[in-house]
Amino acid sequence: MIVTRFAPSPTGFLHIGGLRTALFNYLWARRNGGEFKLRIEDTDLSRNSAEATKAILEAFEWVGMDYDGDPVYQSDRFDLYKSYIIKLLDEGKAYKCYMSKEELDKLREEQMARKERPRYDGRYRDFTGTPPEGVEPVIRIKAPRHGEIVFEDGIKGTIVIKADEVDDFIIARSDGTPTYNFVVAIDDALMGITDVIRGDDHLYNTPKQIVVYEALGFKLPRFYHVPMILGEGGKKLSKRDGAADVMDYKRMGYLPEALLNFLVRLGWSHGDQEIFSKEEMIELFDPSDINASASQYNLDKLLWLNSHYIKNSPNERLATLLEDFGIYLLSHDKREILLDIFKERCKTLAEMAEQIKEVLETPEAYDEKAMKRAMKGDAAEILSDFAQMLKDAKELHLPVEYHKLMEDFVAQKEIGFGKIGMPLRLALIGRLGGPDLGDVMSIIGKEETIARIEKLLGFIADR
RNA sequence: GGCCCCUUCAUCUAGCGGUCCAGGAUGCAAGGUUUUCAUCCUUGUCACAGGGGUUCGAGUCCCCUAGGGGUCACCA
Repeated sequence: MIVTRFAPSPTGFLHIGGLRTALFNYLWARRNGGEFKLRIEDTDLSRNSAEATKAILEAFEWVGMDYDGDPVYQSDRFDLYKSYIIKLLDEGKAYKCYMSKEELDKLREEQMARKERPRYDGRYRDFTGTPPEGVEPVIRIKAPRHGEIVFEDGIKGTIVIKADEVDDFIIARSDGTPTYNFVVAIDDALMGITDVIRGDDHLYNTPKQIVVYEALGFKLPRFYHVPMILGEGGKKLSKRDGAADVMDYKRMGYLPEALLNFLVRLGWSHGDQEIFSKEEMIELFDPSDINASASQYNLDKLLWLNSHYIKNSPNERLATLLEDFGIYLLSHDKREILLDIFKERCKTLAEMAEQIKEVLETPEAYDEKAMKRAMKGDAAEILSDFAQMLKDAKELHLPVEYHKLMEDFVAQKEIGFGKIGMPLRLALIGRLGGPDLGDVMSIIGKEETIARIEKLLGFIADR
């Protein structure tokens, strides 16, 4: 049985890189019919917030990643950690260190001045004398002093770290609270985690955690350290590169399946395949196929995937999602034609909402450049004649009927299509570009079409 | 700075010693479709970081250099 986990610390929103590691863990567990667990790493009482935890869970819900069981909160388990600290103390595998923070800082400074690697000098490791007055000790674990710590990483291969690179690190602060590397090892072991897939910024934590595993006699899991996601400039991912917060993607009009598809292909691939449904991801994902090198965030590709998923979404779903963007089409009589048109042309829901609004609402202003291009010569006159022709026409309903009318109009006037197309476009949506005019007129109807033409004509006359 | 990791088109990647004068996708460019824009279709553009080895043969293995990243807390 494969058991994986995602273990964020609740200090802010869920980061896009975090979502990718969570996804990898999720897929690997699901592929093997195993379990995917969530653990909230909130041992640093001063830095966590309940809102952050909420935000993380909300993001999980949005992308549709389900986890098994309730989230485990480390802050609920301090007694458990304490019992392990006592055990290690009793067995002589950990010890009290009475060095104050100030002394430690001083030692570090001196070492750096000598161009040495700053490290704890082990002065209390075998201390038997009387402890100094008034100092609350921290607890340190005895790390091996000689030899190497070796482990297999499923992505990077064999990792060898010399024992003297690993300090007797602190497992409990002077206030008694346990520290990260200690509790991670305990929780992973106790929660039965078999495969740890995490960011490679944790690579150096692994030997420390191995020290804990060994001191406590726990069995080691498999480790996979996945390279980070870099920003578009090849530097660390920042706000400039789109967004870091997963929920921002919802706000910007991305579909969760597009985001997941984008993320799964960052560092992982399956031959030439680009599009993966969640089922396919689950069927094909294997952490040992993850690349060893870092990859860059690429907005264009995300956009392309998003447009793909929008095109392939049923209209009803799009109508529902569009409500967050102020467009209410669920019971609109032109819903199907509107969505059929715009799902083909838009890359995000936000863009879709904006363009649908252009059709549904009478333009408030006209694009200046478009005005110059479209309204030169006798354009106003032509537009006016076209309005007249609309008025004289009998009932019009379908896009093709409107289209026929335009054809008759240009034939009768002996002008090119552009002569009426451009001004009409300007009148209807306030700019050049946009969908088929027959479609637009059919959606808004004859009366509104005439009204919009007259509005533009009036606007020109006033200038 | 020490230690560790990484290095194929602009970007995501395929490639697991010969089938690679390096394939796909995005982007970009041109053409086609369209009354316009977008979509869509077609074509094109662009890479094995550099230098040494090993081998009959190297993008693929080894070493060095360079560049990038990570890490060195009573943070997680």
